Amino acid sequence: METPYDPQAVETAAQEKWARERAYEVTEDPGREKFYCLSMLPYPSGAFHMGHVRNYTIGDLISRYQRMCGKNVLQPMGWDAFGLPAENAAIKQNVPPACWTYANIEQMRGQLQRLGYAYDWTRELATCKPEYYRWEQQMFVRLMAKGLVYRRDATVNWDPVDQTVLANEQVIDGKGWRSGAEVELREIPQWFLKITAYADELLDGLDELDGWPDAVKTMQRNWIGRSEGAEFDMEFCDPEGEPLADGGSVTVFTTRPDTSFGMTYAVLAPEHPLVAKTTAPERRDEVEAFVAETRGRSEADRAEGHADKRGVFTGAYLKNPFNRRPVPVYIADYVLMSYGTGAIMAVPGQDQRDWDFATAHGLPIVRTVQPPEGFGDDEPYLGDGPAINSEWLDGLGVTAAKAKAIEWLESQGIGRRRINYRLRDWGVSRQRYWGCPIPVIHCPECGPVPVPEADLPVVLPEDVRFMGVASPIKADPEWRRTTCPDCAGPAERETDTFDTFMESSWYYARYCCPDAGAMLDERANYWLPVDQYIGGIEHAILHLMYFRFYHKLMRDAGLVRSDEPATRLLCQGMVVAETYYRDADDGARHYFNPAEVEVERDDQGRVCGARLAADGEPVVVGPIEKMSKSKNNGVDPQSLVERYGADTVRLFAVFTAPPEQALEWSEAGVEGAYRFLKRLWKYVHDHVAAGPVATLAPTGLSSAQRELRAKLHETIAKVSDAIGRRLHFNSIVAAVMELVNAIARHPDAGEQDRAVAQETWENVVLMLAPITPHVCDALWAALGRDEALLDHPWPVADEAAMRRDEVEIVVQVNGRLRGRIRAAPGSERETLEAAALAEENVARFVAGNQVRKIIVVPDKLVNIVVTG
RNA sequence: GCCGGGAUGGCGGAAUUGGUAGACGCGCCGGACUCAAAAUCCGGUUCUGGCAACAGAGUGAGAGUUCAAGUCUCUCUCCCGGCACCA
Repeated sequence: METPYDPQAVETAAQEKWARERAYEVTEDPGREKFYCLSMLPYPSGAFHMGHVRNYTIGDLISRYQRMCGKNVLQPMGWDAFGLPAENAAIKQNVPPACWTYANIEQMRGQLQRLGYAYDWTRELATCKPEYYRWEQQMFVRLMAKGLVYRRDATVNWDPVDQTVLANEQVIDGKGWRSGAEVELREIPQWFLKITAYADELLDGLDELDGWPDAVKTMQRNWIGRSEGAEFDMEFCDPEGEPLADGGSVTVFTTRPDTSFGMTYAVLAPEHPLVAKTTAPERRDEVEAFVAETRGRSEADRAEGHADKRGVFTGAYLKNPFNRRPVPVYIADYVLMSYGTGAIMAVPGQDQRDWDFATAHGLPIVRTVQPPEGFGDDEPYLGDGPAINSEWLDGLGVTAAKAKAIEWLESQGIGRRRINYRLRDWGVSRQRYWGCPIPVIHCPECGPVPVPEADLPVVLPEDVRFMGVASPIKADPEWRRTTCPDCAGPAERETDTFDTFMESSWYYARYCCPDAGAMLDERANYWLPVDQYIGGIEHAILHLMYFRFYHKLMRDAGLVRSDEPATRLLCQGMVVAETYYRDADDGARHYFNPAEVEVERDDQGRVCGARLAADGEPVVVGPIEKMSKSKNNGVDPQSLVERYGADTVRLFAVFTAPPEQALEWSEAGVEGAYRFLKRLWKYVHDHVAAGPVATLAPTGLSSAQRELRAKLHETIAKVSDAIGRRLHFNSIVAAVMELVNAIARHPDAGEQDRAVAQETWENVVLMLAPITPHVCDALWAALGRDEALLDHPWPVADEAAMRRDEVEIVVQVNGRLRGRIRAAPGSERETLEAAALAEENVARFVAGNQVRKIIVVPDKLVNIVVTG
């Protein structure tokens, strides 16, 4: 009587063994090829969810596979521990953010360990610990010294009732999340990292990242938004074009210098510093009113109704240097101070926005590129064509005209070639408490001064009480008070903290040397770059851009030698589930968890309704959506692990969908995975129970035995490719299931039958080991193998075993499948043609027709082309 | 609007280089076991016609290239994601 599959017992035993053997602790070994496999570190929210399971199972299976391939594999785990939710929880539950965070870490670590991930826990880090963030502070003061950090005013959300700055997530429909007060925009000084200094390198580096998804690279390219053009100066003048006594000039940026002769007006951003100076006295009231109104609106808000091009005339004029004519100067909110020079020349004939504005404000339109025949008069022409109305540019195409215009600007000394980026510098100041303190001291005499390296870290006090919403360190004069490192006079600490993206920008490097007495040491160069990074697509832009940027900062600080932090990136899809709800009479919608609902099907198996298990009454079947609290369609992995075991949950997460696609939750799917493991367990134990196994004699096998061996080795080839190259993990499982189905139908009685079965079961276990490591560990031992499964070499397909006595060849007539024949592999073309024509059904379709041509694909297919 | 990715049975998906469409799983149908249910096992399951052999249709729509198209080309529809007044 065999033991039934008991996942809890199997998994406990395996995990205890791994812990005892310290099976996942690694050190640098220059003699071995390394593999650094990294999953994005979680925020310790306390809620371990299916998205985590999916992410970490993918990372774990890649790690385990690479280890079986003989690599020295590093797979670490840690906690992105700073952040706003801890503060929100602190305010609600009156517990310090640090306590809440550490308690969550404890809980989530236990849940991760229960899933059996092969992490080297000795390298675990939490980003909220001073021994971690002190290096980030050191890097910041060094960047200050290098001129890569600066301070300027930036807009924040201000809650006038709570008297505090709110994060974007705390603003709901323009109102403060707690006070409900209308949020105001305020300008306060904040710190910036000059990511724009690396814009070109960040852009060009994408071309080398062959292992990154195109979607991510495209998003980053668009985000960097490099555009080439020119900037040039224009003099203020009077309405006749005569110079002004104290005129001055303004610089504009354009990507179309070739169209400059078509400039019919110019526009300054409302915040442009020259607006006040150059506005004509009689226009002042109107201009000031417009500026004031614009100031109260965010950039997003301004973009909202961009169809109506709002703006006013300033009464000033600028002289177009190309044709020496004056053009009126407007201010309009479609021109942004934060891009280019905050001033543009407007060429409505060749630009949609300028066209819209000119049309709305009755300004003239001059075309400078000849549109093709039939092009309407009611829109700007953006395409290529010969220049017109442009004096010495006439007749040139766009590219040539651009080059000539820039050459001319340079020869006149009034303009130059210029590249602009949409990418903005990275604002790293947050007016929150639970973050890394920005290591700066504000001295009334010396201004902002970096904290000397010897005084680092600036430690964030963890034992705090929240009085209202404001940051406890902002509220505490004692913490702020200090002396100026330069003049020794009284001074105050910066009370802003870093954006939490700062911590997640370098954690991957710290894992390599978690105890280093510097930010990093030489061990980082052994492990880096990361060979496989796995995480959600939602990080495609921000995190993955900052992470690349920071790596370059560390490289330029001499800490790492590579140019990019990660060579391969896999973005896994969301975990989604069906939603179920009822609408109450008052319109409120109440969602029910999938676990509380019973789905009804018609006799075809189609879902036709659902009822709440508790009351038997129907509920509405809603759309399939990302698992979330608000839709109550989340499933707790912990309860699944308790019911089915970690291997089942891991198998489900890998099998149900390819990694980059959405994974649809299904209880039945989990049961299917569980059923498979139970069958596997039973098959292997039945095989073992049948007694000793003879040595395999590959040359003396029956054709059925050879057939099964061929299937096995084909599966090994397929699975190796799917796991190592294509990352199609769901196909691995399908292929192994197919093999298991084949061997289950195979007799397990004769000596060589049992030898083939033994070989097959051992390889099934090896191939599934990365995905379901616990059950495989037990089955490996049951099969009589006493060496460690973890380090057993990944199986290699045996070419000789794959050779079959006979192959099935498909016969088509005019491309339509009409029959099948069997032949020895490598059969001659003539043999196959004859056999194909002799096949009964094929002959029916060929009869009475003339054979024109016969296509033969060796060992696969014969296509007979006939006419008649 | 621009950029990127998709669309295959009742459902999730497979088909790697243009060569048997629907592997594998779920669901459903039928059967075995059972007093019964659950679990388990066996068989069937793209649609249409046919007892069957088999035939016809079929990978969002339409055209094209090819002996052969889910796969390549063009046009279109819809869906998902990102960006969105960036001069």
